[in-house]
Amino acid sequence: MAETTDLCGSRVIHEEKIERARLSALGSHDINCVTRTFKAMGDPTRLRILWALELGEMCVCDIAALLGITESAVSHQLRTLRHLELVTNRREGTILYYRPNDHHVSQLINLALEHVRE
Amino acid sequence: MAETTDLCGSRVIHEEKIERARLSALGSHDINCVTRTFKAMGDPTRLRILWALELGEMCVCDIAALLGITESAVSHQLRTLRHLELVTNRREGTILYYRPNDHHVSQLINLALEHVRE
DNA sequence: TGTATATATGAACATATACTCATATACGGA
DNA sequence: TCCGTATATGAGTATATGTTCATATATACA
Repeated sequence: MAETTDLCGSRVIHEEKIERARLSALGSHDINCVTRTFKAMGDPTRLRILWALELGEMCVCDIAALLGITESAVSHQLRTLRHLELVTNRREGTILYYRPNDHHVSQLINLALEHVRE
Repeated sequence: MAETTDLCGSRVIHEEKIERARLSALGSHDINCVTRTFKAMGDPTRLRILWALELGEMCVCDIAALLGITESAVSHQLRTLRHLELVTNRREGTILYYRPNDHHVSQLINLALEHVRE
């Protein structure tokens, strides 16, 4: 037990654990996509936006008023959320109404809330 | 409809939507905790570590060998995950075995995977 | 007590990112 | 077509963060 082997310059103690983990590891595409999703939700402004939109669609200037930040800042963050397909929008005249893109968003936030409140 | 009011220097179009969102908004403590959790999971290295640990506990040098990065980098990331109670550990001699702290971690990752794969 | 192993930590550096400001675009109405 | 409103975008800046390198701590063993 705890026999040390050298592999590719790194110390290796439990080769079978490493092999097992290597076999089930996520591909770089999955890693990148999931990482970007979590990173997007890991910012206070974007999290507040996502949480607010769960109650119903809102336009950019209302979100800005709610959060007390500029409409430009909101628009930048909405672009990030749009590109990750976390939100989508609907145009009515000059006004764009944003809403969550799917049910995963609220599920993710509620799970994280469970975690931090336990 | 779309009547513009000025409140605290911000344009406001739908006052009732803003009020509704304000009432259900998360407190700053929740926002900070959830934000830190998502941010922690929003890094490729930490995400790979969390995913690997779901298969069973691993020590620092095995994780380093698996990911092909230094043990120091792994240790720094494990500290972050430990402080957020996303992982916990167990000592056996000089070796520390890390494992996920609760079931939320895998649930969060699997939900995010569902989102990005749809 | 001294040495080796396994991990933790602090400082420094390079990169990423959230916001601001200025400007551009899209749509509606006169 | 011209103007006003609502939103988008690009560049710049200040801050945050992930890694590396050097060093410190903790445990086992002789």
